[in-house]
Amino acid sequence: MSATTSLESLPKQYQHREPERRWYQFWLDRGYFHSEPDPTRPPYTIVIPPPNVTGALHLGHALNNSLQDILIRFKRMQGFNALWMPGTDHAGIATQAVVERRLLEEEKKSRHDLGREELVRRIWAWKDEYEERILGQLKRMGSSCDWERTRFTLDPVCARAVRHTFFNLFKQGLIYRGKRLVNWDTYLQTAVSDDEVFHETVAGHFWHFRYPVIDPVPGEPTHVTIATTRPETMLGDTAVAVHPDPQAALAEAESQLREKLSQAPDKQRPALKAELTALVERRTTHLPLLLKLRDMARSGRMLMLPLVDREIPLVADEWARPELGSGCVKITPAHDPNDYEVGLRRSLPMINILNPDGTLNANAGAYRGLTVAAARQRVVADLDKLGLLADVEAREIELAHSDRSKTPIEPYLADQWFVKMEDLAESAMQAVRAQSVRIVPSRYARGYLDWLGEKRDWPISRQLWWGHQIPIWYARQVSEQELKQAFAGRDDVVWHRDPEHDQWLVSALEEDLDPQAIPGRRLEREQDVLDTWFSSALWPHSTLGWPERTAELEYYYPTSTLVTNRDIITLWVARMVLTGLFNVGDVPFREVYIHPKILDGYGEGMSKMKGNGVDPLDLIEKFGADSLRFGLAWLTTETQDIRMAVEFECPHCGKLIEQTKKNRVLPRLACPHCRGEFSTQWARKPDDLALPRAAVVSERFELARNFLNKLWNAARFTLLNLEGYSGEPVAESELAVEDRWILSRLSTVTGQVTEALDAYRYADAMRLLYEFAWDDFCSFYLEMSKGRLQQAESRPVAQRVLAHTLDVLLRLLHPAVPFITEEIWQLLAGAARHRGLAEPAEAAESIMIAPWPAAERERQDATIEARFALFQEVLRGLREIRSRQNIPPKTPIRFSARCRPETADLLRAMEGYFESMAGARAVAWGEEASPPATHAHVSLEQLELYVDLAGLIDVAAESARLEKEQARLAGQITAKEKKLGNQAFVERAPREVVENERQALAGLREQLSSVQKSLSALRGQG
RNA sequence: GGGCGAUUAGCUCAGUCGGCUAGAGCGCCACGUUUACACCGUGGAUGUCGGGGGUUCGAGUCCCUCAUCGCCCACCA
Repeated sequence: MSATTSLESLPKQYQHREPERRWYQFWLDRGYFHSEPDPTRPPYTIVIPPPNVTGALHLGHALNNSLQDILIRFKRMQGFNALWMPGTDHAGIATQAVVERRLLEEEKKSRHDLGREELVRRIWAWKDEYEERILGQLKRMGSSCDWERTRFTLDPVCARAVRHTFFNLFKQGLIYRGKRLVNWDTYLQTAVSDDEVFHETVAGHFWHFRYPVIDPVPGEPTHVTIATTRPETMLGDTAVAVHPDPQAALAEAESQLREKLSQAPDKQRPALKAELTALVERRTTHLPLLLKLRDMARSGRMLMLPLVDREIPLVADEWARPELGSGCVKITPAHDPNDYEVGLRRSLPMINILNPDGTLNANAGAYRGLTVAAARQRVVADLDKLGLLADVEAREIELAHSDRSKTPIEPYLADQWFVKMEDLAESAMQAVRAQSVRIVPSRYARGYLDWLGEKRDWPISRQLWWGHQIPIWYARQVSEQELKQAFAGRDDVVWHRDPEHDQWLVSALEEDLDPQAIPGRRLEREQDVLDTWFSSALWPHSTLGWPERTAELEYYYPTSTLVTNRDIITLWVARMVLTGLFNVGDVPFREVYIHPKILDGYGEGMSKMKGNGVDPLDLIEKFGADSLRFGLAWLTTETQDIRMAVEFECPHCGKLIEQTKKNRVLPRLACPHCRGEFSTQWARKPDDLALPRAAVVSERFELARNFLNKLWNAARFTLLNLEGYSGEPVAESELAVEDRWILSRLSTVTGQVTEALDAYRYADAMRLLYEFAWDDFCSFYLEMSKGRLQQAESRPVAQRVLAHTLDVLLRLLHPAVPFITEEIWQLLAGAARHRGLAEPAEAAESIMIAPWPAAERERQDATIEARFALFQEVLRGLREIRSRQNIPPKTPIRFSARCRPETADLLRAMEGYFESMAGARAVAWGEEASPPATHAHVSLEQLELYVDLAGLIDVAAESARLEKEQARLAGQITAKEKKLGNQAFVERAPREVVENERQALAGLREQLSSVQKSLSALRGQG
């Protein structure tokens, strides 16, 4: 690939679009992204957290993937055999939900209208579309994934890994089927896990009902009062519970409250006191009745459940808390998790009153066919008619909603599949405790351990059509003898008895079972599919070919680093660890890096639903992929989430329009600047869609864009000055002071950047590079090279150091900003093919495969760096005087500097640069330098700077400035005197610190006195 | 209810092991088209380091406490 021929034609502003396309194709063509196992080199492996094929990538993905690509490119340059394994996740519920919603919107059809096969076909079509889009987005970002290895969680290799895992777990008795209360999503008609449920506070009611006691004897209550927020569930009640020892329970509650009260802050005391009073009162208001009811429960008395006229027992159970409500609680085992436990303990019937679609079933009697909401109204009304409605309170209710469909969850008793977690969880906990898996930042290890520590069994079945179908066949009315005969000699089939139903559960390893496998019987396949996380959990080894012991698995596993966000540490990371240990016998990765979360300007998470999401492609179009990457890495600090206000960019006038909570959910908007109308992501109607769409961007990427433009122009300058460049070695003795300085800084920064990247300190790495490139390289080195480049004798060395420094800087920046660095690298190759100082060598054909720079310790020179710091300080002083005295830049000034001889020697060498960079000529250096009659004065730690202002002086400006300076110095002196006057400080602080303070005080006093002298001289003139 | 994180300039954020006058970018003010760059340069202004207490010779930094915000987990007939 040839570099642009005419350097003069390089634009003054970096144009990102064309190089991005060109160099990505170049890298692909050269096969740089591809990795093959190679025992002679160490591997460095990352598996991508596979994005869901539900939709396009958002800014969170851009962050996640930028950080991964930075690591991969960094390690590749360091000589590792770097593999970044890409792919996507089928995301069972989420994807099916999206496609179903669309089906309903566009065709008014449900999945049942289509049938399983057709729906799955449609979801595949959706998957193909979005996978392509997602992979396209990753490519636009510059991701150096090994695309030849791209996987999808439903690929045959992944399916095989799923089958093997399921089979092995099942064989070992770690997978079982059981009736459990699940979070039932009535819209999607599937169970969702606890992790897929969110709670929302809604206005609701608390209804109090009376259930009649059957045949009450005199002295007994005729009714028992219970309360509920879900009246319709009473149709499934199978008992009412009262505490077996209400007196003790009440006393216990009371003592706990007293304990709490004794420790409560004053603010909370009144409320707690009131609560306590009420509780004490219960001893007289509630206790006698509860004791009576307890006795009735013990003697097996029954209640009449109204509306369905079912006799239900009064039972004694600890779940009923005498301090709450009436002290009695209705028990609905099939629709409440706690009641379910009571049901199990007291051997109560479990009556399911719901159909999968959320309507009531035959068990609800007359209410059959009604929706939950309709049934609720009817039940309340009917009970009211019967005089059994005791009370209604308004109350805020935390209502469970499905994360997927956003509809309310109904607790529902259903047959589900589970993985026993006891031992698996323990192994995954041990891996983190023993640091076989290191979580960075380490604070996240705690949540991981706490969550696994609960060892709750993992519900893995989903009543969906999109996913890995559970490889289980039901054999009903079959003897084990028949099974043994049918599958004789096959070790790829195992079966377990289902204790709850009269049937066998048969699993097969790879091949599906023939429904006719048992003569005269029919094997029926389980319809449910597996939880998405079941296949995601296998991702690090399934993508490498497991269960085969492939060369890839042997070489790349365990992978090196997992880069992900904190939301899925439990759902995904923990499960990868335990399946990795179970299947492969080793952890899936050595380190897990948890990165920040991107929030909008209001501190809220970004999501498509809220309308505050950002498409990375919008940002890439506006700022370029490199700016996106650098900007995100710049913001990736250890503790802070990334807060980012977003704006619409008007497609007509280009102005930015602040995104508010109101305007961000509208399909169309009018630009407040130019009045032009545009559409947003919400546009659905044809006339909205016809409008130009506004990109959603953020000003926070301007910093990165400006920086890269600065880099571009530094490169332009370098390239324009390399005519006649020779790749000859540079001898140490040929180096100028500024050369040694920039090389020292370069070496220091190289070491710091390497360390920062190794520790995932992205923001630090970016800051180091930003400051070096802008402040050291551009503002000083480049400026200082201008004169040298004009002169024949100094030009060659200046060219070589310039080219070398740019070369190293580009390599340090490349992992973060791959495109612009490649563009400049190639241009530089055209002008300076051989680079390096002591031993120049031909540059690599691509920066991607160039070696990572080594920090040359012998180049680091603290003396030179200190000398430059002083030079920069003096320069700043001279510029400040020029500025405050309003002396035009082109008017030459003369200055003298009073300082110690060694300081003078140091600075005298830089005389030419004071002239070229500040237009200032030195007339005197050293201890004998004295202030001219009219002068401006700047007092520095190591020297007094006087600028001769004959004919120029602005007395008012100068004296104002000096007075301010005088006050500042006096203040500092007072503070220091106080500190040093403190006996304790002098005695107890380290000698060094005290000595430093003394010297600082002496210096300050000198500075003050010289400022005062200048001030009085000035007053003499005024 | 339990846990984690945050609170530093108008805004968004750095601040290492407790130690010189607490920094950056944006924004603001003034000046400037100087032969890489106005997506630029030079200079300037701006701080109760959330409040209170403690440890220490010394606290933005460590400890306690309160407040506010965000997130995670659990629970709420």
